[in-house]
Amino acid sequence: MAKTNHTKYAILGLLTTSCRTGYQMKQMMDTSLNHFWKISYGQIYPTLKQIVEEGLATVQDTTQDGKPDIKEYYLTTKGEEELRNWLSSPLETIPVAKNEVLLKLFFSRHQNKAETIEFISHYQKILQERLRTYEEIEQLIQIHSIDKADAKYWLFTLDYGKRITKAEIEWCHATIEKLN
Amino acid sequence: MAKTNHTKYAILGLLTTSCRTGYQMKQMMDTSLNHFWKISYGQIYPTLKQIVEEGLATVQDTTQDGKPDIKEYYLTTKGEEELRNWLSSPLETIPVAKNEVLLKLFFSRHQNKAETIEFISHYQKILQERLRTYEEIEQLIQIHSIDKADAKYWLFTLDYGKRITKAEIEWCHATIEKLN
DNA sequence: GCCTACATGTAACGTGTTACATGATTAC
DNA sequence: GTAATCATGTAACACGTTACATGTAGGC
Repeated sequence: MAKTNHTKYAILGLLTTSCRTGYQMKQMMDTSLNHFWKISYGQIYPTLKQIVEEGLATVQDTTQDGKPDIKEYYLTTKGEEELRNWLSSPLETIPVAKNEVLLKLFFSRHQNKAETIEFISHYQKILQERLRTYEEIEQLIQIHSIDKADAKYWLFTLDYGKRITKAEIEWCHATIEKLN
Repeated sequence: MAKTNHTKYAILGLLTTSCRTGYQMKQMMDTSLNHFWKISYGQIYPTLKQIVEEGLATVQDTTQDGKPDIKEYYLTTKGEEELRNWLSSPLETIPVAKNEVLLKLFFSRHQNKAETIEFISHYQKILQERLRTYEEIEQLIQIHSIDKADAKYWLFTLDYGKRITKAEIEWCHATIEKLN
């Protein structure tokens, strides 16, 4: 089956940005990629080690003044190749995203209507907050990086987040209506 | 952190339907719940065992003629309670759905435009097929179970799938436009 | 002295998939 | 006889999170 290890490619990708250390990668994840990818230190450091072992990157110990020592990672030519290879490979199976909201709703006939409505209503509020967050990030990108062509792809992913979240909010609204 | 084991509740939920055996549950998953939940035998059987141990269900060996023996599971009162309890509990952390499409796109400036467009275009085709599948299922439900109130909640989840898929298709279209 | 941010790392655990093993029965 | 469907189950592995351990440096 040879499933590709996406985490490895996420890190390879981050090495093409200004991210040099595991710590920086975690920060980048938690901001820019947060709405579609997540990663913990428990994965980052072992994966970085593995990437070096495979010759896809090199490490360099660097002392900073005023800050602890860091390990800086740099993509090798082989690493760049590996990344491009992954980028141009077609999507494998579209993984089924597990959706807890729908799982609960599916069995909600065992609950009274008011509770179900409350449940969806609560979810709707979460979605509205999320939408605001996306819009804030979008504005920040547009203000700070007018010149950066890199931001273009970032905006694509944000646009996705916004569109899907809006569709979800509308679904919440329609479903509540149907329940009443 | 006491994270709830969703798989256990999925099975508890299935036991409120006509599903009595692990085999039936797998089939049900692969049809009705397929677009938002998935489960393998490697999870189903051990979880059923655990559910019985916890006193949430009982087992019964049944011989069928013309077919192999089966183990039929029935929810206990405690099991029903546990399910209702879960249904009325609020959503914990909204888990970040890992999105391979967005991950690739995020790093796509290292690829030529034509390839990126091809990639999104391919994804769009998958989505269109998916949408057709949803619509077919929807029609089947409406034809076969006009009387069944149970179908109502199933249709809610399908409506979700349709709306989100449509929004995704539109995003593909818009993104391809922007890339050109 | 203590808190925060920076920085790296591992061990234990939980979850989930895949591949394999086993066997009944029916239809061809 | 052999393929397909029905039916149950486990062991090995892959993946990911959490909690913990360790240490530097700056600001209060």
